[in-house]
Parts: sequence; structure tokens; C-alpha cells
Amino acid sequence: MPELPEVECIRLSLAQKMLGARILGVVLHRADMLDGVMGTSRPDALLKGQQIVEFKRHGKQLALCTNSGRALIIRLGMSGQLFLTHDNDRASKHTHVHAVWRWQKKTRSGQLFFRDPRRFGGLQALPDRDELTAHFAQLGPDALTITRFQLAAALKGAHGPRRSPIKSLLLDQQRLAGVGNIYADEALFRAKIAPMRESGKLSAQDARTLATSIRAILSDAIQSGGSTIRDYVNGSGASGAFQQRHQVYGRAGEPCVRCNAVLKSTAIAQRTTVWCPACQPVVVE
DNA sequence: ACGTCTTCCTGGGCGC
DNA sequence: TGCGCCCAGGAAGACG
Repeated sequence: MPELPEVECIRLSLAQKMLGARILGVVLHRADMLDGVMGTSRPDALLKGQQIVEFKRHGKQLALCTNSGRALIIRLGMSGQLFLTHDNDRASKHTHVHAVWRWQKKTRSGQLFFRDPRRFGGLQALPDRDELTAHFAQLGPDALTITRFQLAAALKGAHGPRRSPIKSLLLDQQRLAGVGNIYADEALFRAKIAPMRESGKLSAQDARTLATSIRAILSDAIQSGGSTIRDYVNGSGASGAFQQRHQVYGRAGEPCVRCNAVLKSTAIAQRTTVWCPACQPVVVE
């Protein structure tokens, strides 16, 4: 999916055009993509008749908040897209569209499409803002503003130092919200920390460096419009450019940009992990 | 409670 | 060109 920077770029592009818009009608093509309808009608859950007052994001999750207090969470999974107009040049965009919202804002009107071929994403309806707050609170702190203290607390854990590799911890949305496979590798490279090092054995200085690296990588990526690997586009259909600045992701076997050593690929948490064995020492003196 | 592994899907890219 | 295989931006759920 879209990791935090891509979701943030989608959020910004949608907010620019749709903030204040009223939802005139909704079509849900696949009922199994929607959760949380219990106790309410499906159109209400999908925000029909309501006005969008805020687009919120926590980690990789986006929430559409309305004047009636309801919220609709959108998770994009691996292949999810949100876009405002059909691109007639690409017929594929017309397939796997699971939901369409028809909206109007003063004299402007349009449609918002939710497309997700792999269907790892989904929609979740929440009845009020407290539920949304509680829902987001189940996730770890947002990675874009992660502090060294928050990260150090996650490394330590509630019941002693964590044994899992630092990369696994970065991917765990309950510990830190927003980092996925691309930005985990990029942040660890920037911080010069090997992805397989035990989380609980990182020093306070490591935590500080890593927190700084995570924030820097994510905000740089947002500035570049996100990373387009296959088909990511923001709400307006624009691709990102950050993929051109990846230092390790997708570069296994190529030379390290810092030291020229050959980048290695290793599986950690069942995810392809690329790192520099020279810049990111496994054993630290 | 914790850490690891399987599984849910479709589609693009590659080798043959 | 076509087929089969492998891989992919995620994360819930099962298991030990």
C-alpha cells in the first residue's frame, strides 16, 4: 500500500477539493469491503447526506469525518487507490472499484472512487468521534511525528526489552503507525542500523537517530508526492517521485550510495529487506 | 504477552 | 504469444 507518505498525499489532495462537500449518493459494489454497519443503515454508515468536515490520518489509515459526527475509515491495503476522476485512458481503472461517492460542493461536483484489486484494504464505519479516537488509539504513535522517547518506549516494551528485529517492530502498526516495507528499509539505512538487530538492544542514541531518520524520510517522501512503485496515484491522479530517491529499497545487488559496498537482500518478518552490510553493522562495538 | 508463520487476493514481469 | 512461476506498498488470525 500506500504507506504513510502516500496516504498523506492522498489526504491532502482530497481535502483540497472535497473539504466541505456533501455526499449526495453512494454505491457500494462489494458489501464485504465495509465493516461497522451494525446499528445503522448502510447509507448512513457510508456518509450519505452528510458533509465532510475533516480528512484525518493516523499511520496509514484515512478517516472521512462528517458534520453528523460519523467517520468512515479507509484502509488501502496493498493495492488500494482513491481518486476523484476516471482516467479514460486506462480501462483497468474501471475494474475493482468497490465504492463510489457522488459529492457536491457549492457549484462543483464530482465522484470519489475507491478501487482495490487485491482487496486487502477496506472501509470501516464509526458512529462518532470518540469511537474514531479510540480506534486510532489502538495504533501506535504516528510515525511522522515519532519522538525518540516514544520510540525508546516501544523498543523497551511493557514487559522488558523486545527480542524481535528492529525492522519487525517498525512494521508493527500497534507499536508505530505508518511505516511499511519501503520506508522501514530507507529509515534504517539512513540511521545506519542493521534491520535484524534486536529491538531491545538498541541504545538511547540509536533510538534518537532512528526517530529522526523516520521523520525525515517520511516528510521528504511527502514533499516528493510519495513513492509510485506500480500504480500509486494521489486523489488527483498524480504519481509520486520519491521512488527515484530510494537508497536501498529495490536496489539489492547494487552499490551502496554511501560506501559502494554491495547491498544485500534478506528476509525479515517474511518481507524482502535490503540493507548495506558495511554501513549498517549487525554487531556494534 | 510475545514472536513467527500462514493466509487472504489480483496482476505485472520474467523466463522458457 | 502464451503459460507458469514468483513477487508485490499489508495485516489479521492461528499457533507455539
